[in-house]
Amino acid sequence: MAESRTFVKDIADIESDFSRWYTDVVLKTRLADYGPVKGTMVMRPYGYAIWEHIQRGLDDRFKATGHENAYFPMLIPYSYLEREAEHVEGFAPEVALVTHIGAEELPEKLVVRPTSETIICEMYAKWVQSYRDLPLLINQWANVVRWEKTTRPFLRTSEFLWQEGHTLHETEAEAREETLRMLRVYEEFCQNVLAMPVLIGRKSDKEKFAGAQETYSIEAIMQDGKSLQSGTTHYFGQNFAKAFDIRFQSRAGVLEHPYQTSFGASTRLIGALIMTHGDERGLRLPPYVAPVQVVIIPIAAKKEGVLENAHRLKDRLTAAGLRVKLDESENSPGWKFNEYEMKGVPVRLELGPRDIEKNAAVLSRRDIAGEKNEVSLDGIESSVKALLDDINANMYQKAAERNRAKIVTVQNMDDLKAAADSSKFGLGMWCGERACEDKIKESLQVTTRNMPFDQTPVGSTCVCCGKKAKIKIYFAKSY
RNA sequence: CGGGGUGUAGCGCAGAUGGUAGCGCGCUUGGUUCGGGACCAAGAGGUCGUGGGUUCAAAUCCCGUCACUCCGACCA
Repeated sequence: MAESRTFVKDIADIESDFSRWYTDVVLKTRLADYGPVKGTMVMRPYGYAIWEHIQRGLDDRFKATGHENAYFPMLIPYSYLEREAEHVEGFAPEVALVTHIGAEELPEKLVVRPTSETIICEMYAKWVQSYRDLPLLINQWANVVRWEKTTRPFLRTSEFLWQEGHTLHETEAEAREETLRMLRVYEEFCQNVLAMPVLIGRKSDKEKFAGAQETYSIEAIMQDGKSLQSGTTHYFGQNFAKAFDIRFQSRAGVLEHPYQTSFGASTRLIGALIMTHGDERGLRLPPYVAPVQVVIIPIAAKKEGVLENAHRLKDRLTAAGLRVKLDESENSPGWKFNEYEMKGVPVRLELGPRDIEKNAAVLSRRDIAGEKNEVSLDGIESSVKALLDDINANMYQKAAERNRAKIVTVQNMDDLKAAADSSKFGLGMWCGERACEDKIKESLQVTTRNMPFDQTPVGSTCVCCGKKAKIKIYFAKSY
């Protein structure tokens, strides 16, 4: 391998320079590298493998809730974008346009999709005639392009991978139910698979998706106290259905516009789990999406029987359904320990002559630093599996504790400023006026994140204007 | 898009006042090692981001440009 090795000591200190730490971790653990065009990113095998596990986990859940996958073209006629006023206004500044084929100018410029509502609506208009065609529950896995001013690997790139679900429903109630159902799917997935607690709730009008009536989000709390919107679901009502003339004949025999939703989550989830779980030694990957769940390090590999036993161990664990790597390279054991800790592998097994004699291995878990325990090779498949579950639970627990400590109740601007200055989320009351949101953003660089479903008040007046307020909402800086 | 910073070997960096590129790590080969980043020996590797300009001479000075990065603005 021609590429250089990297060392934990090459990664910036997570406490004093979180931004640099993040970039270092992404590049040096080989999750991704920069592409040649501004804002683009190459997902390297280690990073892409995480994405594949995320895809599988989400896709299973989409199928289980009745959705089917399809694929729509990446190029969209510009006129489609213009049909929904808010939508074009929201996306026009950041869309990439195709204007020429070779030297020849196209009669109508094409949009490289920033999202697919428009083209999907256009097709849905052809496909839907009757209430019997509903609900229509389609998801696609795709790339989208949005020319953002500031980019960072996984968090915001010019092109990124995501899934977008687009559904049509007979009734408003059904569509609203779908919007919340998929939000809960995201929440459950983040908690159980990524070991990542999230705040779920509804977005303010200012923060909602261009063209949506309501937007909901899951917000993950990063270790630097910023919020990362990690998945959204939208209730569109009939906005797009009217704009694209999607109609169906109802049970009563009249033509109606269906109610629509969409939901999306992207490779940003990888950024979220890096910044949720990582530590001063590098990555800490949640076990269910870790490309390598168990790494086996042979000790004194040239001694009689060590490698043979290591292979046998690997085969046993692999046969039990675990993702296992046996590192037979010439590097010293100490080097390997550091390497796989940096790469976030959840479980390490050391196997040397002393262990083999005892029919055991030395086990170390990434989520608890410095701990080593002996584990018997008898039934090691089930003990490692149980351990992975425990690691996932522990990682979630730790993250949840940290999150709790990062949320403070705020009553007024002084409180909110104190929260912002100490990199915390403020949970407080808001009058609902855009003016207050704008003022808070301008003075503190803090935005509203979302309104939790539990609206038990934490005060009675708006943190900004002091007028009577009924909406409870999270305020935070965000990525 | 505004303001600051950076760009020299795979990585991290050094190369005052211009004189034709170096260090550490890594990499290759051979050998000894192996329970927390091993050691010895011999090697390979760079048109100094890029395009122009000034000069006898440019990594170094000037102009443009591209990328990365930080802080804002923008942004599911």
